[in-house]
Amino acid sequence: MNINEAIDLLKEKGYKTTGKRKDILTFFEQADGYRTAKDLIQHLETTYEGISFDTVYRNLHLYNEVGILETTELNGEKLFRMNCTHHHHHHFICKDCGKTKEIDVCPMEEVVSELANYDIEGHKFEIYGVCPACQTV
Amino acid sequence: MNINEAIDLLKEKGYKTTGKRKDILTFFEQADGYRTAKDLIQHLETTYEGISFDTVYRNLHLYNEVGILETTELNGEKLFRMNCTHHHHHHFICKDCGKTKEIDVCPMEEVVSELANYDIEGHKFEIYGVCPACQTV
DNA sequence: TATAATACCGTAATGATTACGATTTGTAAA
DNA sequence: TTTACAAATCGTAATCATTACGGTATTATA
Repeated sequence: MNINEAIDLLKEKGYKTTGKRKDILTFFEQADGYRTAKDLIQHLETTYEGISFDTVYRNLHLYNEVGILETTELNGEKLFRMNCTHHHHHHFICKDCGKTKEIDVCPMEEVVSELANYDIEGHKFEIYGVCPACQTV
Repeated sequence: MNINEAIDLLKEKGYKTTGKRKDILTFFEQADGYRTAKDLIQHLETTYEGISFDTVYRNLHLYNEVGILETTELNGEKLFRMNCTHHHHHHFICKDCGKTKEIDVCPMEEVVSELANYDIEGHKFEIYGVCPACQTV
């Protein structure tokens, strides 16, 4: 998902385009990995001093709902990143910079046989650690 | 991990045995799945009216640290369950009752080759849904 | 450009968790 | 079995992320 696709999607669904909304998209496009609401607020503060929590969280939830952002949870905080729309995959997440690496292994196929009669609604497969760029040798 | 193993482990490490500590162990043994701090507090309140948050959270963290409990995070809350010590595996987690089913598939072996030069510190593979017992037909 | 729906602000409320000084209790040595 | 002291607990306040709300401003469109 890129910025233009995201803006089109919002328009299509009848949401309005605002400067803040565009800036949030830019932030996540440049982030190239998971970021917290706090990270986003800090970024927006430089342009929009005193931006409201309401605005930030409302838009994060909206973006997640319409599929612009995907989300996970770590250390009691929600993390957001641009949605990878091309195909199903999982992520290695760097705990230092938040950047992610795509993992194309998905174990669900092997798993379903162990879960007959279970109603499966979702799954999460994530790998945590430090990416090469963040390793101080 | 059962209650006696847990108590021995605590003694071994120099921690004191108290009624509350034993009750917490009993609670998790009977729970047979993930529970929140809130669940535990509600249970303890019936015996120890006005039990302190400090006591509850301190012991949850202690138990997690020494390996009596394992933990995960869902919907902004931490969940705790008795640690499965026998071998490495993952869980299906029922979102209604919190009970878990062991999943013996672990995708990590296939993954490491995709992550040369990455420092891998941990991983999480969980499946969410509704267990057969909780499905109202 | 007028209108209405949507977005945003400023701030208060919530919910889970953490923290702290004072008090109580378990343990082991005397 | 008493004593002494470290550890555990209490009662409560503080913190942190997130959610909520009444009033105001802005965007889209007719």
